[in-house]
Amino acid sequence: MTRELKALAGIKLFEGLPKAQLESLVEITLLKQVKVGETLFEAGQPGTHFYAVVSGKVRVYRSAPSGKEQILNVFGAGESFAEVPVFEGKTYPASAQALEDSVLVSIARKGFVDVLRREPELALGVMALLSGRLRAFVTQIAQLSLKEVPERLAGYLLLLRAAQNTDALTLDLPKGQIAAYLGTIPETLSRALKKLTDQGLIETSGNRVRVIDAEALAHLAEAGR
Amino acid sequence: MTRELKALAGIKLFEGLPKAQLESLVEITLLKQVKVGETLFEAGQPGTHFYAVVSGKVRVYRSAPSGKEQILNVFGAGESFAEVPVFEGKTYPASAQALEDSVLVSIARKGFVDVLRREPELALGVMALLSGRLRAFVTQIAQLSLKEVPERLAGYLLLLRAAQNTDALTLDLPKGQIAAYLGTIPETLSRALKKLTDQGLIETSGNRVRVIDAEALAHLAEAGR
DNA sequence: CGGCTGATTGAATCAGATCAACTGCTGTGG
DNA sequence: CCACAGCAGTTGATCTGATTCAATCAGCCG
Repeated sequence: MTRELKALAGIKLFEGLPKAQLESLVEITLLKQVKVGETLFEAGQPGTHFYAVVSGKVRVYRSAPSGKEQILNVFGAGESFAEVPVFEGKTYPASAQALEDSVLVSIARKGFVDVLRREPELALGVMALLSGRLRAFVTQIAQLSLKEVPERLAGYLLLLRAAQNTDALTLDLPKGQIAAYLGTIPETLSRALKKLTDQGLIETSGNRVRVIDAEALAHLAEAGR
Repeated sequence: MTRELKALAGIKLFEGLPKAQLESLVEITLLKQVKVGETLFEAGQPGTHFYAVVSGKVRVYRSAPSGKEQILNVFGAGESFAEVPVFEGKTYPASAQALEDSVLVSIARKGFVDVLRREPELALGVMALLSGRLRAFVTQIAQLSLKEVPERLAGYLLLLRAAQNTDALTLDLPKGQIAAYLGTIPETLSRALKKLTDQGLIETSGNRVRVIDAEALAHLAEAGR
């Protein structure tokens, strides 16, 4: 089994794909190693490939000329991203950068569409993936325009809690990156954490956060005021 | 030709679909009349159908308990929406309401997936549609978190200008709705319009806006500060 | 032991939301 | 036909959450 094949087999999107199809994907696949901080592509560049993470972590973001950045997604092992230009043949709508040393596969737009035509189940998987991402964006848009920072933070912590299935959370990103994801800056995030701590909803130390009052957090996260 | 078939034939997504498939869609299609202000579905409800606009106009939005609303999309004749739950079998991520008296078709989730399995080209069309919507959301998220209201407004006006292909724009929505789309409130939109007017970039009267300095508008819209 | 990066804290400023009053338009009913 | 209710939009005054700027601190690596 080639390294490429093994890498493709680990991608969630390709679960259950017949081996023959996986092998035809190998032909249009490239393994790629990147170091922390390395940029994969930038918003506006023509999008010829999409990517999947074999190991490591990648963030997808948009930046303003001022330097401020808004994180749209963070992808870890098994997840794919930058599918959008595959179906439109246009540019990447956002930029991508490695948050850790990572191994990625890049898959060429053109060949992938052919596989999709032959594999309706894969196509349905792609549609489900895109739909899930739309759902997440809807939530993110609503949070950005309807809620204040402590409320967004509460929502984020609850998400983490669900993912890690414990009240003793480990922040999966540096705080500056979490701030960028929440649409704010590190100073404001710091103050929001303090505020939640003062209210007795959480306790923090370093990149550890303990959820004390999940009930109240949920109430905050729901509240539009 | 039944009324349903005629309605389906007018939907962009179904362009080029073989007549046989269109007819199989008719079986799972319902024509629906709604009046201004009528709600089609609300965020959180189980999503069993998706919709397309035959005539009229529909807005998709999220609301905060405070009453403030963020518009995500406005759909007109030929456009379909609420596809997300089709592929996830979950709830609607947002609410939908008629902005005008409208005629819609609703198509059942289940049967539609079967047609997708048989029609790879339709499936590719759906993927392209979802991708386009993701791209738009990425832009919207970036605007909300990275730009101030006059900058977002400039971007919106340029979009209108491109769509209407003239400098003498007609606002397609009441100003209050435009405010909700831009993630703000009518008072702030009013002041933003005044600001652009004072700077000599536009002239306004009622729901008419004349673009005076498109160059400067574009520069503003790009600027993150 | 420096020196860097990430994080925190404080003070000043600002954009936008809120609250309230007012205008103008439209459509309805006396 | 006019009066008035009602809604959309505007304008002004105030308030507040967030950003900005600046200084300090903690941890980590060389």
